[in-house]
Amino acid sequence: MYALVDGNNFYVSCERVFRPSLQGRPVVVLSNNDGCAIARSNEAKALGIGMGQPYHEFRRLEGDAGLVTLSANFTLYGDMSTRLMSIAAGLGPEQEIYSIDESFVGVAGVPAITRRAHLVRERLLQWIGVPCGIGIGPTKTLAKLANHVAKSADRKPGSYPGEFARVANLGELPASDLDAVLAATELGDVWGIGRRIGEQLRAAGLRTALDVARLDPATVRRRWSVVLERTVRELQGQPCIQLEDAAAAKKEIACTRSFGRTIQRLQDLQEAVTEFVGRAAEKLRRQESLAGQLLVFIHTSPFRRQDRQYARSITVPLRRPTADTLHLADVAITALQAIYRPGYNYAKAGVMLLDLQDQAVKQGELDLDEPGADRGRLMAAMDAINRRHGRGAVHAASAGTTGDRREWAMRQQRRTPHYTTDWRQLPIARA
DNA sequence: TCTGGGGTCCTAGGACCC
DNA sequence: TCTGGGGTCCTAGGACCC
Repeated sequence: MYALVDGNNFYVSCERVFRPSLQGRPVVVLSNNDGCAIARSNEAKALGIGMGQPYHEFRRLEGDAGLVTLSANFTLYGDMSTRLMSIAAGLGPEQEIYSIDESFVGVAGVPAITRRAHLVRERLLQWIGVPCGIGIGPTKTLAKLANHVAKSADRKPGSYPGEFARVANLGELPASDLDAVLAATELGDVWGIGRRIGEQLRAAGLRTALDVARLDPATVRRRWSVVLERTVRELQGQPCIQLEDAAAAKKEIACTRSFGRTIQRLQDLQEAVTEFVGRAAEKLRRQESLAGQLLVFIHTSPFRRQDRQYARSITVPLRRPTADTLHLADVAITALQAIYRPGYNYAKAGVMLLDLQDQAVKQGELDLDEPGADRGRLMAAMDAINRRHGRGAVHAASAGTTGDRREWAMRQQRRTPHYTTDWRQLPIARA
C-alpha cells in the first residue's frame, strides 16, 4: 500500500506562508524570465489561467481581477520542500521523494492509515504552513489517482464523495465504489497518460480511468507499449512500479537557460555557457560523479517568427571522465566556438553532462604527467567558498565579471526574499 | 515586446560481431 | 534463381513526469 503526499499549488502555498495577505487571492508564480505560469492558486485557476500560459496573455488580470504575479523563488521552494518531506516521512516506514512537492510513502502494515494520514496532513499545515493532499492506494498509480481525488473533492465539491476531501484512501474501498471513482476520473488525469496517448485512447472511444482499467494488458502492450501496459495493470491493482527508496545517482545533469533578452555575440554566449558548466559541475561533484561527455547547445527563439532560426548542439567525448569545472569549461567553450554562427538572435543555451559515472570507479592508466590533471582540492575549495558565501562567489573568469549587468541575465521583476536560507532576508514579525 | 527547466524510460533502426 | 541466425551496443526520437 502506498500513499502520495503532495503540496497544493506548492509554489504559491510557499509564498503565502510568508505573505498571509495572499490567502484567498488569485496568485501566480512565473517561470524563469517571468515567462509563463508554473503555479496557480485555486483563485487563479478559476480566472482561467492555464498551466504554462505565457504571462503576457494574462497580465491584464493584475489590474482587472486583483491577480498577484510573483517571480519564481526556487531557493525558497527547495528549502520548504526539505522541511515538508521530513514530516511527510512520518506517515510510514519508507519514502520516495518524487519531486519538489511530492513523495510516495510505503504504508503497508501501518495501522489506521487513513486517520494517521489526516494527522500528518494537519501537522504539515501547522508546522510548514503548506496545505497538502494525501492519496492512498494499493499501487503508486492508484495512490496518485487517490491524491487527485483528494484535491478535487476539496476544490470542486461534488466531483467526488465528501469524505475524500484532503485525504482519500482507495485501499479500503469495496470494488464497486472503486469503479465509481475511476468512472468519475478523466483518463487524462491518470498518471502516465499524457496528451498524445490520451488522444489515441479517446480516439479509440475511451473516456475515463475505468475504461482504461478495463483494457486487456496484453492488447495494450501490442498496440501501445509496455509503459502503458504497466499503467493499466496498476489501475487494476497490480503493483508494477516499485518504490524507489534511495535516491539514485543522476545519469545526466543539465543546466540550461533562456536569456533575459536575445544576444548575438560569441563573448556573451561564452559567459553564459561557462556559468552553466560551473553549476552543472557543482551538482556533479555533489553526487560524487564524473562526466564522460559534455553537450553544448545554442538556439534562437522559435517564437520570434521574424528572426532567422538556428539551432545546433554538439557532444564532446572527454578523454578522461572529469568533474573539473575549469577543464569542462575549456571543452565547452571550444565546442561552442565550433557551433556558433554570427548574425543570429540567440535566445537560449545550455550544457549537459552525460555518461556520468561514480568517481570511485576509475580507469587506471599510466601517469603521463598531464599538468593540472587533478584539481580535486581546488574544486573542493571552490565548492566550500560558494556554499558559504553564496552561489557564484568564485567562478571561472570566462563566466564574465560584470555581474548583474551581464547582457543575458535573467529577468525576475517580482522575486520574494530568501526568507529561510539567508540571514539577511529573514522575515521580521512585528507586534 | 512578451512563451521554463530538468529529468527518465522505451523503442526502432543501424552498425557491428561471430 | 538462389543469400543465416543470433546477438549487443549505440543513437535519435518520442513520450511521459513535475
